[in-house]
Amino acid sequence: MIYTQADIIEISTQDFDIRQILDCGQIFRYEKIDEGKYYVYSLDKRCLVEQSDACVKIYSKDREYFWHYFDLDRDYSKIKESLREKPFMAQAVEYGSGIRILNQDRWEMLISFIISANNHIPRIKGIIRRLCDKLGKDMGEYKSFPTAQAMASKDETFYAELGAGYRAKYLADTAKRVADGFDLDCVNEMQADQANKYLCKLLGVGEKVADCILLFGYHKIDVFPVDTWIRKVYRDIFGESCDNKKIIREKLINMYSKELAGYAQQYLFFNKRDMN
DNA sequence: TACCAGGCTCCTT
DNA sequence: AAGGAGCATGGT
Repeated sequence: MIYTQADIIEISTQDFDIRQILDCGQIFRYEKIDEGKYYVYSLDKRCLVEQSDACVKIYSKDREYFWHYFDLDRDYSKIKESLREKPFMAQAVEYGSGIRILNQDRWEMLISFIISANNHIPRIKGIIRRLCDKLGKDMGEYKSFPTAQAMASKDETFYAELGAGYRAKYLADTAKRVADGFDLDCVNEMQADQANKYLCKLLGVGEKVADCILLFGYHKIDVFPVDTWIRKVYRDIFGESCDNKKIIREKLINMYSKELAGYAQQYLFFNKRDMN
């Protein structure tokens, strides 16, 4: 691929660390080429990210798309400044100072996080890779993420053979629902709690998966996905574990404010999981 | 080898 | 409304 100057986004490494961004569990479709060098895939698009000590270069034929994708209009210094003052955040923000919350495709997030349920990240990546290989559109050097129509054309058996386990049924059912007109755009206009309930109408989507879709696919930042890692964080903060997901979620949103909850969650999640 | 993973559905109380 | 069993698979 030949890139002209107009295809390149060049920014400083202040508030941007591609390793942290890709490794904080919000995206499953990327490929490490070399140290600081990655292909990043979104829907049917791809970019090449090259990060050195001083600067980051993002090469793509869809420059505007990836500008928004990497959330480059947002000032993360300001977010980190506000969060640093809150309990247990100083170290987490320092550790993941290059994290950004990506603006990803809703459909891709929906399917990806159905697959994520009770699953390891390396295995999630494998299932999604095979899904794209088999059903994605051929883009020349890579395959796109499959459309809802493509996924709706396959049944549960197909997804079981991909290795999706008991999520196979959820994938087949949800793909059919979306291909059949279940609206993913109207979520934009909803408040987070209403949006969460709406997405939970889909088979395979529970409260946690819905929160992830809202955070990574709609950039709704007043949510707080609670998974096993956040449960460990909760124990660190409060000195005892809590088996009630709703209470954990509510207490942590209150602690970090509705304006910053989603960001706080990412710093805490990355810190806990990456250090493990 | 066991344990565990960015949990959910479904069935009982 | 709330709690718990069962669940497919493979990474570590």
